[in-house]
Amino acid sequence: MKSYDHKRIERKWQKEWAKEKLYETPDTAKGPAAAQAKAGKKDNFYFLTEFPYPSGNLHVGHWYAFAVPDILARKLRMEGKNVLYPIGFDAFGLPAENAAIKHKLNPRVWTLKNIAYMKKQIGSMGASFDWSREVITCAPEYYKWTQWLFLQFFKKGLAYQKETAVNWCPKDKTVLANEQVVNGRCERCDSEVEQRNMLQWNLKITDYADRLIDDFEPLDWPQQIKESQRNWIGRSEGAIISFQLSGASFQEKIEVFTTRPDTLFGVTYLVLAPEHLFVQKCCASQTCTNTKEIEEYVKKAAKKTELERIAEQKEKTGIKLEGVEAVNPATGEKIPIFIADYVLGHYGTGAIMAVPAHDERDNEFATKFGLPIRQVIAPVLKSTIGSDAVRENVPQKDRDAIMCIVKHWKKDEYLCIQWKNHPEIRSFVSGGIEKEEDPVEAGQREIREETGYTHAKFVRQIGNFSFVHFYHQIKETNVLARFRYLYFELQDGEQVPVAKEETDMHDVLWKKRNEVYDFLSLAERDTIWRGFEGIIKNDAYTKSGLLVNSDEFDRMDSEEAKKEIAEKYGRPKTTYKMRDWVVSRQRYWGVPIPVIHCEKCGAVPVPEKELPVILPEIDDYLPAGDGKSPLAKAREWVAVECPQCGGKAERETDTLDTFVDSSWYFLRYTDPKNEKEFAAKKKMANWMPVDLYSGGAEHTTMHLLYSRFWHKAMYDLGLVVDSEPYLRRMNRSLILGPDGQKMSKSRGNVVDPDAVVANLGADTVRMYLAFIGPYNEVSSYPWNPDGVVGVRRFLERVWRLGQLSAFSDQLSENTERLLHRTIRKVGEDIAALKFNTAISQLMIFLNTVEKEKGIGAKQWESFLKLLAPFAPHMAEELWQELGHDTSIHLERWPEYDEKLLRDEEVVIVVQIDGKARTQMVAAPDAAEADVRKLAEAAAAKWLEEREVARVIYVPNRLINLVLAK
RNA sequence: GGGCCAGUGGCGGAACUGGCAGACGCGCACGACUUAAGAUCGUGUUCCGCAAGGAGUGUGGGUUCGAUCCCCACCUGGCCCACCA
Repeated sequence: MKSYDHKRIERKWQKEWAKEKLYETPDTAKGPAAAQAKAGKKDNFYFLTEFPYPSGNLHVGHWYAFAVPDILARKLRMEGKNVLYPIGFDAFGLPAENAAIKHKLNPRVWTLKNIAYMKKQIGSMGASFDWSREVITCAPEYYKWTQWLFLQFFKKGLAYQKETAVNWCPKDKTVLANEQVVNGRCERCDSEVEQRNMLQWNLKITDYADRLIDDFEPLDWPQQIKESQRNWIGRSEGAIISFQLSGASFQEKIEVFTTRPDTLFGVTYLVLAPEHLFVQKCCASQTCTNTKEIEEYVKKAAKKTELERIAEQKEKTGIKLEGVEAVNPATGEKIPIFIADYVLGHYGTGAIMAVPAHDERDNEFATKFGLPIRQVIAPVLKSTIGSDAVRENVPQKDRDAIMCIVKHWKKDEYLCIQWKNHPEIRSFVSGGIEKEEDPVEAGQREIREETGYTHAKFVRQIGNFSFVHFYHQIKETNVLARFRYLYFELQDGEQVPVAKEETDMHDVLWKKRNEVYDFLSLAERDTIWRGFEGIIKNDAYTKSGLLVNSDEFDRMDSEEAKKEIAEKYGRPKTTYKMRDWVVSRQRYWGVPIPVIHCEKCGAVPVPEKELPVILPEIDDYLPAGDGKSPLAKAREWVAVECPQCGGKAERETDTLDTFVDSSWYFLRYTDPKNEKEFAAKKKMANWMPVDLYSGGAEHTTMHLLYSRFWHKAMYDLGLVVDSEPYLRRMNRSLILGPDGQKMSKSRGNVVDPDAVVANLGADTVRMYLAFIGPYNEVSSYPWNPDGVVGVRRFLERVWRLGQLSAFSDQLSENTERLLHRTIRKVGEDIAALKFNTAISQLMIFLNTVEKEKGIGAKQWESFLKLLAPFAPHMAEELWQELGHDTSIHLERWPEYDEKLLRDEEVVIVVQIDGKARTQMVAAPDAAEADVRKLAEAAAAKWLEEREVARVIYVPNRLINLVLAK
């Protein structure tokens, strides 16, 4: 008996497959399977996985990313699809440059060496990649087209230069990518990172914000990614409102963006971002009397490092612009203007109207600077008490009302009211305000009428307005009462007699302070009593409600008021959190931006025939420290003639963000060798859009968003025919170290796949990773060294079974049924990306075969075909040992027989009152009456002659006998 | 602070999306083979109980004949974003 020598087998077949060009994917036209089949061709399926960065060494994550989806690719092929499963390298980027600086290496040499090594490693997976379509982004044949595409965008106005804030490391004298800034510090030298404004190339992704949100709907993407992208784009509907100035020597309006125009009457000041143009104007014209302090604040804010901003987040700072005021357009009031760095210059208009009563940040600022806080939105509290709950089809009345907390003249006790016919209504003295009546007088009147006490001294108002919506028992109407909460202290116990109709209606009780809360009906507890006790701070109320203190808009719903006030005092406006995509990198190892700067003509595109602009060789990759890319040091390369006027000009020295390279690589796979175009339309049509895109969750709001934008821009330019590049996306999980932590060198928990493969074989590693948990889920699984051994054991048992000299001819009926069930389950589970349960089914099958001590030759072949996508080398070897001279991977996926899926008899669970008590055997799809009879017999022990009141029968599964009470 | 997701044995996970909770694998225990260890094979393995039986899917409540699954409240953990007006 031959032992399972994975090394020999895997090496042998990897060589053989490469020689046979087994995985080269021919171009055939994409079309419905039926039409393709007629033409004798296979239907196309584009299965894309994110291409790797050539870091130089394969980790377990790469295996997880490439070897596991390979299972699906192989199965789709066996089902008759023509599957494009390509790979390449995302070869530009920082690590190459860092290695170059650190070890004095050439980044190209470093990168190409890594690629060569990684190709070998990837080869050891036995993945069915079509290497003839390999794409490497740092190859001039590729980046020529990256440059060409960039120029198309430039000509369309989609790429433009703009002063943009960048991260600057003062010690390394270089611009840092966001990923290089860790907690506000430089990743390399740990100095605090500064914000600097520099001229940067941007792409107008914001023009596509709406389409990026709206076109998502029909796509089969995880809801979660859609949600994240929507969130990232951050569309918010609001209004622009203009504020006139008062006291300025120049005519100017300040425009603010707000999502809450309904709170306009509550605006008590304005806040500008420190970098707002108006601030500069004010200072320049000496309009403000405190110019010096303002300039100081602006300077300080600009110099603030990311670190300080994070640290200071809680404490608001700001300064008033003295000598100038704005006018609230709704109230006509003059209001002060502040600058503060809690307002961002780049969002909205860089200025806000502050509504401290209804915005937490404004509230905090106003509290600190002693600014007025005016309530304009009041919550509506619905009474939930039975007799008091709002009723339908009842007229409604609006009222103004007061509720009074009344303290005893000597003791710490409070006047409470309990209704006689509805004892669940337990409250304070309350009542309506008569026309023209003063609220305090109304309170004193109600106290006198309800309790007889005459000397109640008004102390203060508690909290804010709130509306209470309830059903009025006596008037038989719903009442929407606007409540004010007043606090009185009795001066003495003097009382007048109380009218009989009052004493008939409710009891008057004195309650000790600590009894009040428990006594009160629900609404009162929170609105007044907790406010009175100071438990609730006067926080901003940020939800919707009805307007108060807002003139003609009083009592209007805040949602409706948003529209009406925006219309009357401003104009609607939509803003986005997302900003344009800064693609400039002051880096060597990237695609040179193909632009020439001419003094006369400005930024001029490099003529098409001169593409690619080849990245020049230089000696020293350290940046010069002037904020320019190291490319600036290649003087001869920089100096060129202007393509337009022939005058003196200079090349752009920034390179492109690597996310640009990866925004279109999947198009190149369809036509990787084309020298005339980035890809021929006909070739793209064979494959695009991508049927399934597999990758990591970390790209949700980066690569996936960028490439969707890029594709849409190409679509608008007529370069591609689909407006979305990927039909379906799956995010894979994450593999952790054996300790359950993220694998990292510093933790020392890194699993080296090469070592495991050498020891246990590629088939084992592939299969273990597939078995570890569901693939298509945002989850993470620790690599368990014992678990891998378990899969190896399984494969060895398969191997041993394969070494049987003869397969039995006598088919076991049981095995045959199980085989067909296995065919179905494995097929369905692979399609659903549940490789783990597919493998468990293969194991169940093997367990049974071993117990039955035998398997038919045909059954064995079917089993090998099912195993082939998971363990391609072993399946191929065992297949060949059966005497086949063509690859198992060219075989058709087995089909199952519906008839054999049905059992001859089924086990039915018998429940009594929903509890499983016993089980019984019945014919499939047996009639309820028959099953019931059997069940009653089987469960006689539990029935104890009690009546069966109800029967719930789930065919082939369960019968539940519900007994009479 | 905001958004999204998850919580099931000692561990990874399974359960046709309302129908026997714990498939499959790991680990563990016992047994066989072995001078021994390992490998392999067999049996068992949610908890309490000798058993009959009972409890049990983060906690508390609800809907239902029946809830890991649906609804409400809470607790815990993870990921992303974060002064976005």
